[in-house]
Amino acid sequence: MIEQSRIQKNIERWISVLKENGYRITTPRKAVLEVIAESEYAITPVDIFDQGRNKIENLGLVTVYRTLEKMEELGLVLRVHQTENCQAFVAGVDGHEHILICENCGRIAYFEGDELESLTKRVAKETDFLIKDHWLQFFGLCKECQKL
Amino acid sequence: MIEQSRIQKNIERWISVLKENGYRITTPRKAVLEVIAESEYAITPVDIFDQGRNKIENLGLVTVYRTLEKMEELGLVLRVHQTENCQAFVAGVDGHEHILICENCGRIAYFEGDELESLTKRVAKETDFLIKDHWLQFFGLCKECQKL
DNA sequence: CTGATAATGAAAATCATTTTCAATAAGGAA
DNA sequence: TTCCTTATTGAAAATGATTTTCATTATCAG
Repeated sequence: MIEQSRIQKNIERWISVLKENGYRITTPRKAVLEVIAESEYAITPVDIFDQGRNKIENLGLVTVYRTLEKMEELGLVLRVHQTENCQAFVAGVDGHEHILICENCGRIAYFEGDELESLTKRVAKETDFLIKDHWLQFFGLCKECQKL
Repeated sequence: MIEQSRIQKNIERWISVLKENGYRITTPRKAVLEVIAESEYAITPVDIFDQGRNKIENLGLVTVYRTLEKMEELGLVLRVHQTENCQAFVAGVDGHEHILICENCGRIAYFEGDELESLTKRVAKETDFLIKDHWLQFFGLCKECQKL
């Protein structure tokens, strides 16, 4: 369970960032932010839509897509890539660049730091590429799912 | 440019693996294998379809999807994930677990090895996850595209 | 060569995402 | 507060990617 304080903190931060970037804070948009902040699992646009309708009875799926687009652009959410699907999102948490996904239940954990400096140099040298970014994700089983 | 010998080697290997797994080797399927083996860029199902039609005039897109599905399952191709699209594929090359993508032209390079053992242990400990797998992908500019 | 059946391609169905558009509401200015 | 500009909204239609269906064809084991 995510603590209430952390949910609130995320929502408030997201609202400031959206405002700073000239976006208006609307009721449907707030519903989308809440659903994402409250979820400890990676969540798809349709999931957000369904859960958002419990808050705003006539929320549109289009609004979910449009809000996600802006949030992704501002780094407020991260897209979670998996073999079968790449359309789930999680809250982006400051200072945590990478995520860890439970293959069974979809629960997400975050971690920061990596040890890829020397590998990056070696690969750049070997391939003549200029390496600008990397993408690292771990897969496994969360504490709960290990028991099954 | 990929050397002819390497293309042939890949195709032959793929055909054996497909046969070993009980799949039939058909003319349309061979066209798909060829297109993938000949491409040094990540290539989408529709690209494969278009280029395959130069070999087999009435190749079906469905066959491309079905062939890719089997190849992915057998590890003969890898799916390339990028921010905007996750539907491109590259030849899986033995012993090269990871890829490097040119953000400009889509050219692919391979590398092997990583240095993630201690990171994996640290993250497992911190999160209580049992880590079973990881994905690592580098992004950058290939030699050609650095000149632009 | 033959027969069982896997594989084929066209068309239709499905599912995710984007575009269009007229109506509404956010929030800065008065 | 009230007004006004304009970003945002949701429904519906359009688009794009992928999957299913199905009757026909072709592979390959025997």
